[in-house]
Amino acid sequence: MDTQRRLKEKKLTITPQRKAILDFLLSTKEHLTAEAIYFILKSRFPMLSKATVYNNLKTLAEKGCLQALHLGEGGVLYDWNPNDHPHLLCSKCGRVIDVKLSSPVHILSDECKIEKIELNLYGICKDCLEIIS
Amino acid sequence: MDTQRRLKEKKLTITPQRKAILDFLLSTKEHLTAEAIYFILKSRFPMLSKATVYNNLKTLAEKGCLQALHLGEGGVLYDWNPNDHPHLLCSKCGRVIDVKLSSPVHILSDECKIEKIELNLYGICKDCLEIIS
DNA sequence: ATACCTGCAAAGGTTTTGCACATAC
DNA sequence: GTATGTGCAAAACCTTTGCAGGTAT
Repeated sequence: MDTQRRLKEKKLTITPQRKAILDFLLSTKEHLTAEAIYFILKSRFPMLSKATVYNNLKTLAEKGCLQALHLGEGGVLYDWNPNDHPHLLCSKCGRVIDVKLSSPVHILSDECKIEKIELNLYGICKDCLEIIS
Repeated sequence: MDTQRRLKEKKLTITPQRKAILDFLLSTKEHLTAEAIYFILKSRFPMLSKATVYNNLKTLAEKGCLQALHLGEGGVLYDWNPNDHPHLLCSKCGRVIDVKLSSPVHILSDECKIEKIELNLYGICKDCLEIIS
């Protein structure tokens, strides 16, 4: 029942659609477009509307229940994890995955006030590197 | 004549439209959408087509003559500088500007091969901070 | 009771495409 | 001379909005 808590904490009303969206993202942990999320959930909840998916993902991201990612040309992706962390877009398999960096990064600037950091890497993921070698 | 060299180096044919787009971006150094670039250039070259601007910006970014930025909801922005460098999207004025970090960042991962690094910051820019205080 | 959410379809905005003509090399 | 680029309009795509009815608290 983690999803219920997430929603309550942010003072969002709990609806079956919202729960379904959050539950699904929490369970897959993949980074997906609104379209993909809609397509998959539609098969489980045939009544589900595309607009509801789009609107909820936007709301959930704005309230910090999840995170919107902007990397590459593929449109917005949604990530169950609302906290800043690096992502890699693999040019071989096209997936967006979480990456662990060898050492923590400290980003500071005296020119501006930083509220959020998006670190997008482009390259080749572990799995694809192993296939090549 | 720097634009000519940029195009030749990447083996792109030189057309007046391409030169105009590159010249303009080099001169303003701002980060603009295809739409904004089209709007401004249209006043100088009334024959210019919107599709030509979109197609050329895409080609030029792919070949590394300039850089496409993906941050925030505002669609793709183009940057005359094709090299990786941090950007800030200011939540007050809405501009995307270059930022200088207090110390250089070293990003390394043994999980993947990194080819390009996009560092997008969200917060408040210098100018807006001064206005507030 | 009321504020908020849903589904649907339509609208809105952005980017790409097809094609005939023109241009660069 | 050939491959590539251009302008135009249409198409494709993605996301938001308006509205009438329904649901959560």
